[in-house]
Amino acid sequence: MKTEPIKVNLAPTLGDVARKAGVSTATVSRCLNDPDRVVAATREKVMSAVKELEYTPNFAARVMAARRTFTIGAIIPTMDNAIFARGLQAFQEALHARGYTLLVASSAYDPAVEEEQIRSLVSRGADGILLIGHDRDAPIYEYLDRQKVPALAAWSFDEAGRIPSIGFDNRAAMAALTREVIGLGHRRLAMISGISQGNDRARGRIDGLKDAMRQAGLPLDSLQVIEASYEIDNGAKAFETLMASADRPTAILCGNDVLAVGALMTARKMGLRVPQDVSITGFDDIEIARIATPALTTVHVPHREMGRKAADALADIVEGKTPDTSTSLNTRITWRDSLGPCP
Amino acid sequence: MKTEPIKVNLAPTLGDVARKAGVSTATVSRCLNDPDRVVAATREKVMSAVKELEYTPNFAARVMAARRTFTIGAIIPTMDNAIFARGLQAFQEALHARGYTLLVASSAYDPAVEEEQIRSLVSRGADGILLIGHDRDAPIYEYLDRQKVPALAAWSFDEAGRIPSIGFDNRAAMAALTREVIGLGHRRLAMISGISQGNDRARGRIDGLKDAMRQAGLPLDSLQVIEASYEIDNGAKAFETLMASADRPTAILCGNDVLAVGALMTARKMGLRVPQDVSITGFDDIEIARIATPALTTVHVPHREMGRKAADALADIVEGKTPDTSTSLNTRITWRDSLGPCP
DNA sequence: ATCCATAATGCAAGCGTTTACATTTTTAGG
DNA sequence: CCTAAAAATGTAAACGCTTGCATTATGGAT
Repeated sequence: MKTEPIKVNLAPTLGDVARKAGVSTATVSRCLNDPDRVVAATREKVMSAVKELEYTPNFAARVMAARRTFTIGAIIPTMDNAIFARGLQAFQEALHARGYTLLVASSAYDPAVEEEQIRSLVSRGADGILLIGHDRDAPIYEYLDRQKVPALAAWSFDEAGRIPSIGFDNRAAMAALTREVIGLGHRRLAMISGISQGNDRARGRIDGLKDAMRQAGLPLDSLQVIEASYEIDNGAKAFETLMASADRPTAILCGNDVLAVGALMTARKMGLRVPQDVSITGFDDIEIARIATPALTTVHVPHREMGRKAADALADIVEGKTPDTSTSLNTRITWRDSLGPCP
Repeated sequence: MKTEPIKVNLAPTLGDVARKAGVSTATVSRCLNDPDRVVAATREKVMSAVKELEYTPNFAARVMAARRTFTIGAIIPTMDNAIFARGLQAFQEALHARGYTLLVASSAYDPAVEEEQIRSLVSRGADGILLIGHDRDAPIYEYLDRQKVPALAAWSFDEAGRIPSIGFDNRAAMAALTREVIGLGHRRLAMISGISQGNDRARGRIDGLKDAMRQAGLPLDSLQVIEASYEIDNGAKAFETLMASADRPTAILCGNDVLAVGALMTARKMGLRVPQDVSITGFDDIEIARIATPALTTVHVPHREMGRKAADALADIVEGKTPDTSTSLNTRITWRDSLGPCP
């Protein structure tokens, strides 16, 4: 007589459920994954066994057998910036609605870390990966290709990119804002940009500014662009530097709202009135833009919509539903109080 | 003669590496997981095979065999609130340093969703789970117990809780702030609180306010507490309501900074000077507190530190290193400009 | 040289699912 | 009722890795 080994204290398995319900493991599996394939009476027996044992399927085992994880990975620079937090929140909600789970990692704007995270996500069997922007070394894309893991770039739109993208045209958006600034009579512009190295979005915004200036016939050689990582205090410092220069700019365009708020706060501290003495603009239109005093004129980016659409697009790609096409979202200028006519 | 089945286009496996390096799969596995157990010459052969094939271990298979995932799950109400985003960022960094990956889910403050997420994380084999606060039904804790998945509660400190926690005493912190407010001569207080239902932190803050009032001999019956979910506009609306009441409060304590900022903005819109006409305080000390005008007097909570410590504590528990003990962090009042003497 | 302790490696049994394929049961047409 | 087709269920082979145990190689000590 064979004796069953005594199991103690271990999570119940498919086999346990099967035994309790008096069916085979295959039937239990089908009950869980494709209930229609099993007759109602059996299904009920099985389901009550599941309930009774409080059975939870073992995810790893399921992945191994089914070779699908229903997991999507996302690697963002940092959750600290509201734009990513917000977009990601929408991304995860939309993903959840489609039955996927989100695996998040952050790279701290470091390409090496990002690469490591990508490998980790692949090894965890992510069905697809969301990346921010297009700026990364070719071998990474080749790796993704070989591993057959589809990726989508967000927060940036580039039809010529290695992977499909969903986002907006940073360059055009900044150019549009700059044209407004110039239209208000400003001639001496300056920019406080994010670090452009390895960041196509930051670069696009700088280029957009230059495009508009060129188009308006303004000289670029005296244009000051200070690059600083996205922190309020860096925006503050950059603003001071700019204001200390020989011929002060009358309008300062910032690479994002965080930098702009830093500039705004310093302006007040220096006794400069915004926009009477200097105009300051932001980019992103996150909450702090309307909180700041004066409220920030900025470029509105539909973060939530982007997150949502990114989720659908990536899920579609994973499920083989769409040709990998890029989509571009519209931005618009949110007019508030920090931009005024040239003094 | 046996012919090997032809593999095409599939990710390389341990076996492939083993064959290429001319060793057994066991050796390859050891090379990867415990390099010291294999002699240098062999290790090099193996490693170069790994490199050449661009081998990435299959995570699911590893989990199945090793019965450890090195994954920690976290379920937060929302990433939209900076306090969670920030704490989580620190949490994930610290986790990464210890070799764990973070799996995030958000519950949108909905207990049912949270429960579902917990089950999902367990099924994915999370080695441990980070939860926010203590407020949830007993069966969930029992489930976690049975599944032997350790959990840690953050953002809230309660030694009597079902699971160990790391956080701060919301009640005491709010009481301390309230005492300061009362010390400035305010007698008619009001509170704009988060939704207290299912949220021990929000409740703690309300209780703290009451504690301090009672202690100062102020009557509680006329105290107005408006509950609203954590959004700027809700803070704004609640403020209006409060100001429309018969005897206006002179100080409004808010359940968090977001609500407070909403109040602040409305105050300005209504032509009320803060703090000359009304005082307003926040809680959390997130970035918007210093951005707002006037800058917000608020309770500073060490979010990053909490995230970091939570990671270490949870990893320790998972690795069986510590008795599951709760730890309490200190908060302090950050004095800025929105709180002044009673008019 | 020989022997033995020890280090290095190999063998093979799982881990808990899914899913072709085989088998049994049900259903419906005659 | 019988029979064939269809539906339901069962059987067992993967999936790719780790790890206890067995086997082989290494290097002193004698």
